Amino acid sequence: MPVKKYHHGDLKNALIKAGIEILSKEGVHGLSLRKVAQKAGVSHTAPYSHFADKQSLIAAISIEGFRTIYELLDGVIQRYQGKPLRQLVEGAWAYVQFALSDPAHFKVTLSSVLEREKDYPAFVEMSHKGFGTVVGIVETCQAAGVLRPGPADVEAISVWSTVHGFVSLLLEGQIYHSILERYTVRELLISCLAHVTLVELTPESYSEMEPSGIYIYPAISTPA
Amino acid sequence: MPVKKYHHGDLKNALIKAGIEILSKEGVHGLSLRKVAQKAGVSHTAPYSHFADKQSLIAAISIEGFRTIYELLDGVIQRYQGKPLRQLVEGAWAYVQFALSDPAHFKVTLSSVLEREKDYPAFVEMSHKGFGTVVGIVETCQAAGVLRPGPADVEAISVWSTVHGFVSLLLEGQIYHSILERYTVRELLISCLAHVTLVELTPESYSEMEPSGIYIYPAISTPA
DNA sequence: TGTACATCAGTGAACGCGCGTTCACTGATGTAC
DNA sequence: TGTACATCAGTGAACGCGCGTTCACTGATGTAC
Repeated sequence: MPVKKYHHGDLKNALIKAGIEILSKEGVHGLSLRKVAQKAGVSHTAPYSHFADKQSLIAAISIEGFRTIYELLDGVIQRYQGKPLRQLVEGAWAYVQFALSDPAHFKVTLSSVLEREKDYPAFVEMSHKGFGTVVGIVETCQAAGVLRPGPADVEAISVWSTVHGFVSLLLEGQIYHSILERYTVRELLISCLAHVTLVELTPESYSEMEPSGIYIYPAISTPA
Repeated sequence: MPVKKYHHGDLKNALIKAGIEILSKEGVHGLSLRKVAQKAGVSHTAPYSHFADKQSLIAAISIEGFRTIYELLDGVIQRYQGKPLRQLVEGAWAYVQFALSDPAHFKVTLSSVLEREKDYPAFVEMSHKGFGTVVGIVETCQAAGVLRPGPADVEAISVWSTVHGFVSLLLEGQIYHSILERYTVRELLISCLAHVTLVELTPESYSEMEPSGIYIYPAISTPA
């Protein structure tokens, strides 16, 4: 067992990690600097050596959220080189899985709990990086005739809106139980995506493709 | 000027109204029972004569949010009888306007600030009523060949996801400034909807149709 | 019409709580000589 | 190699705050007779 040392060594990252864990266990409401410090095994004022205030910690947590999204999407692009439609579908699926596996972290990242985003350039940079991968997938799909032509950033907004809206409604419990009994989350997602694409994409035909199972997040149960 | 009376007369509704006003001025974070009571001109324990606890007040506020959405959509349906595409576009536009004109009320209504929704049957009923109007518009559009055939509730999820996701991203400030400089919010919404419909629907062609200006909410400025 | 009384909406003091943040401090670390 | 010192990560007491909720109460209202 490691000796308890006065200097932690990597407290900053430990605090971010503790914050993400608290989010996943207690939700957005349960996140406080004091709990984060306690979880990291440190006095409740120690975070002030690494973060100016609570907002700064939230910014760091949000950056990690966008980094996760970026890495998931980038992984999908790498894995499905030359398969534009697959990139689109699996990218969307990865986004949905992140949101469902860690709803509070997802919400903090995307729901402007962070108040003055402009004050955190690293946050802006990472969020742009994430959106950049979406635009990249969209451009690949447009070149392949999978998505309609037009400004790629506008098209990306449409695609992202659909996926983001779907998973948001799911998280907020707004999708009928009677619908969730009849279809899987993946089928419903693909049904949404089917509107966006120019090529045929039905839940039935698509679900016959190889299952991917590549994601770093565990399977989740849909909200009751 | 009315005499200050011991019995308020309609305190319950006054509290709901006060809560909505506080949301619009101070956001979700600023909503507390004590502030609501103060705004209604009543002692801070008076709300307990009408609501069991804070969650009950939030439930009532959320019900009002869904009622607003329902009434907006129902108004659109009445106003555009026999014009399915118009119902779809203006219904979506009304939803977007509600969200942008009163973001905090919109968020409370749709973002599960309410914790055990099942405990509030009136909430469930009103949210179902709202979704019912979406399904109604979708069925009308399907019958007219404006939306693809299939289970109307599933199709409604797709449409709602697109509109909800778009306005959510807009509210969270996730849509690039550079995009908002080039297009109006309405044009971007229509660009999203264009994916959903089977008929041609471009921002250019659509903006030539008569402007509606029928909504109860004032024009909003898009977030910076 | 007048009176007694039940009802219950609204009051005000009090409770305990967790929070973000400050401040003067202490103790470990690394570097200059 | 040994010592003095600067640096700064982490401590612990203390602050003021607003919050949700309780409790015994008070005062207006309406109804039964």
